[in-house]
Amino acid sequence: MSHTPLPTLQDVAVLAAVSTATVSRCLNNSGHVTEKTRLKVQQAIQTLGYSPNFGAQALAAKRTNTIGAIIPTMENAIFARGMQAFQETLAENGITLIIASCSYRPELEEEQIRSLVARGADALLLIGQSRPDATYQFLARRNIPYVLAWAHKKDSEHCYIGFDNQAAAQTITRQVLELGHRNLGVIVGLTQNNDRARDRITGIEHAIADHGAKTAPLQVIEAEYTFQEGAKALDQLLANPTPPTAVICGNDVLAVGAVKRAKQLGLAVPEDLSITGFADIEVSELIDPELTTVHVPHREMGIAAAKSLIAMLKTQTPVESHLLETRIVNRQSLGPAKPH
Amino acid sequence: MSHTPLPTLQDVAVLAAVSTATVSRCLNNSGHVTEKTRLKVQQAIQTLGYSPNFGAQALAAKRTNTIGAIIPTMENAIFARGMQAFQETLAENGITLIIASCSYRPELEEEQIRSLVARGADALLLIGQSRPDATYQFLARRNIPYVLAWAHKKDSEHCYIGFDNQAAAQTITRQVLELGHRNLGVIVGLTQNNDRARDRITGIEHAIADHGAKTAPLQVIEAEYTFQEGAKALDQLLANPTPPTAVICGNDVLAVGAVKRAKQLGLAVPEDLSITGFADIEVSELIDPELTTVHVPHREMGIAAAKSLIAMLKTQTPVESHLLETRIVNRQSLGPAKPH
DNA sequence: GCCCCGTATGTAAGCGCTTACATTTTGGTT
DNA sequence: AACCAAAATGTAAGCGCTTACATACGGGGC
Repeated sequence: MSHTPLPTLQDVAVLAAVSTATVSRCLNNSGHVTEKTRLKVQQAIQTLGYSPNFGAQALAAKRTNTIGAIIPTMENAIFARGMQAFQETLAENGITLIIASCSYRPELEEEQIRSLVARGADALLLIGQSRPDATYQFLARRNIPYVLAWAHKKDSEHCYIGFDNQAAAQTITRQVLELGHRNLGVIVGLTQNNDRARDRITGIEHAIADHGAKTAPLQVIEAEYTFQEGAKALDQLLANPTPPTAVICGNDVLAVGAVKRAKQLGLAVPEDLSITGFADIEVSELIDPELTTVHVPHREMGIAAAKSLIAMLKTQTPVESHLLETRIVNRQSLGPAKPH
Repeated sequence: MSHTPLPTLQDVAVLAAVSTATVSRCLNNSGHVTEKTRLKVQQAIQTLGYSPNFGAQALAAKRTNTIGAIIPTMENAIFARGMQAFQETLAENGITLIIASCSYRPELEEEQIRSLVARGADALLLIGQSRPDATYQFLARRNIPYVLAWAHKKDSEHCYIGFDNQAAAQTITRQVLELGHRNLGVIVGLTQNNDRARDRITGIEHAIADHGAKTAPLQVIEAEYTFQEGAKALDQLLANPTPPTAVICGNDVLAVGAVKRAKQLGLAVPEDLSITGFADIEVSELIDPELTTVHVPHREMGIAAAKSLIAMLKTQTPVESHLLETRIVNRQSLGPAKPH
C-alpha cells in the first residue's frame, strides 16, 4: 500500500553510522568486519526491513546467483524428481533456479538458452548433449559454465552428470536375451532430437550383436512420451506377422502404456509378452504387473548437477564428469520366453 | 574462451552512429524510431553479437521481466501440467519463470517468497491461500502482484485463479451418496498446511449433511501425497470393524495407491469397494480400473494465472479472480453400493 | 612511549542501462 | 520561402550496489 521508496543500502549505512562499503561487506560476509559493527548493521537492516536490490547487485557484482535449467518438459515425471533435488540443492546454497522448457524442440532450446543467459543465468543445466556447436561456442564466449545431465559420454570436453544410457540399455537387453527371447520389439522416444533415446537403441543393438544368438530383426517404433503413444506403439508392434515376445521400452511412461494395452488385448504380461521400462519412475510400481525397469538415481543426479555447477562457479574452472550407476530392478513384467 | 569484454549498448550506439537512448528505444520497441535507424541499430547489434546486460537493465528499468512461482513440489504431477502451461505462456510474453518449492512447509514458503522477491521477481504465483498476514503485507509493501492458484474463494481481496475445491468435492460426494453408499471413508493430503485439502473435506461433509440420509460417521485419514501412503491409508480404513463401501480421495495419487492396494487385498473395485480421485492426472487413466475423478483444467489454470499476472504487471492494478470449472469424469472406479 | 604493520573502515568510481528533458529534424501550411 | 508543430534523436542524470584503493585504528615489540 504505502509507496514509500524501499530502503537502500545507503539508508542502512546512515542508520548504522558506517559506510556503504561496510554494509556491503556484512551482506556478503566478505570478512574484515568486527563483530560489533556487524551487529550494528544487522540491527539497522532489521529495523528498516532492508533487502538488497537485485538489479543493482547483479550489475555491480556481475553475477546473479541464479542458475538456469532447460528441460524438455516439466510434465514428464522423468525430469521431475531430479529437478526437484536440483532446485533444493541450489536453494541450500543460496542460488535461485530459473527454468525453461523446450518441448524437445532444438530450435526452441537454442532460444531458451539465449534467453536464460540474457536473464542473467550464471550457469546452465542442459539435458543430453546433441546441440549445434554454435550453442557451445555461445556459452564459451559468454563464459557460462554448464553441465549436461541425464547422459554421459567418456572423454568428452563437456561435463556430464548422468548415466550411460547405452550401457544400461545393453544390460537390460542382455537379460531379456538370456531369458530366451529371440524376437524383440523396441518402443522408444522420438530419436530425432534426443540423443538419450538413440543411445538406448544402440545399447540394445550391441547387446544383440554380443549375444550372438540368432534373432529376428529388431523392430523399433518411435513414439512421443505419453501412455497413449506407448499403447499405440504396442499395437503397431503386434500388427507384425511375427510379433515380438519381449518389448524393450526406452522409457517407463511408454512401457506402462504398453503394459496397459497388452492387458486390454488379453495378453498376459509377462507370460505372453514381456515388457521392460527405463527410468524407474513412480508409476512403474503402480501398474500391474509392476515394471521391470532400469533404475536411475534421479535425486543423486540432480544433487550432483547442482554441486558441480556451484563448484564451477566458485572455482571458475571446469569440473570432472560424474558417472552415476544405474541398476536393473527386477519386478514382474519381464519373464522367460515361451518355449515354441 | 576469448575474454574480450562483452559489447555494451554503448558500443552498439557508436557502431550504429546513434545515441544510446535510440538504441535503448529500439531494444524496447518504445516507438519513436524511424525504420531506417532501427535497421542501422539492428545491424550493429547483429555484428557485435550484443545482448543487453540483465543487471543493468533491471536496475535502470526497475523490473526484471521475471515471475516467480512457489509450489509445494515439482514431483507431484498435480502441479506439473499447470506449471508447464504457466511457463509456456510466460515465455510467449518474454517473461522468465523462476521457481522454488516449499515441500508443503509454510515457513519454507515464507522464506522462498522473500528469496524470490529478493531475486527480483516482479510478480508471484502462490498455491492456495493460507499463509500469515505478514506475508501478504510484505508483498503489498513491496508492491508485488500475486495470484493464488489451485484454489478459489468468493469475494476475497486476493486474486484467485482456480477452482472451488469444496464445491467439487461436494459434487462428487453427492454422486457417491446417490449410488447408495452410506459408509464413506476419506483419504486426503495432510490438512495442516493445505487449505485445499481442508476445503475438500468440508465439501464432503456438506454433501453428506445436505443429502440427509443416515450415514455412518465419516472416517478421515490424512496421508502424504504418494502412492504408498494412499495404500497405507486404505489399510487403516479397512481395519475398521465397519469399513467404508466407498473411499473418496482428495487426490488422484492417493486414490490410485488405494486402488492398487484394494486389488492386492482381493477386493474388486468398484464391486466391493468404490474409490474416487481428484485432479484427473495422467495416472488416473492408467490404473485398472480407471479412476472416476474430478477433472481439473490444469493447463487452463496455468495459462490464466500467467495472463492475470502479466495484466497486473502491465496495468499496475488488481485483476479479478478467475473461477475455473471442474467436472466429474465417470470412469470405472465408482459403482453402486452393494445391497445389504 | 614510539614505531610499525596488520586489520577495520571509508571514499568514490564505476557497472550498463533507462528515461525525462532538451534539441534537432521533418514535412505540411501558408 | 518562411514558419511551426510533431516526430526523431541526443544529452546526461541517475538506478543501488561492489570493490580497488586510501585512510584510520589498535596493539605488540623495542
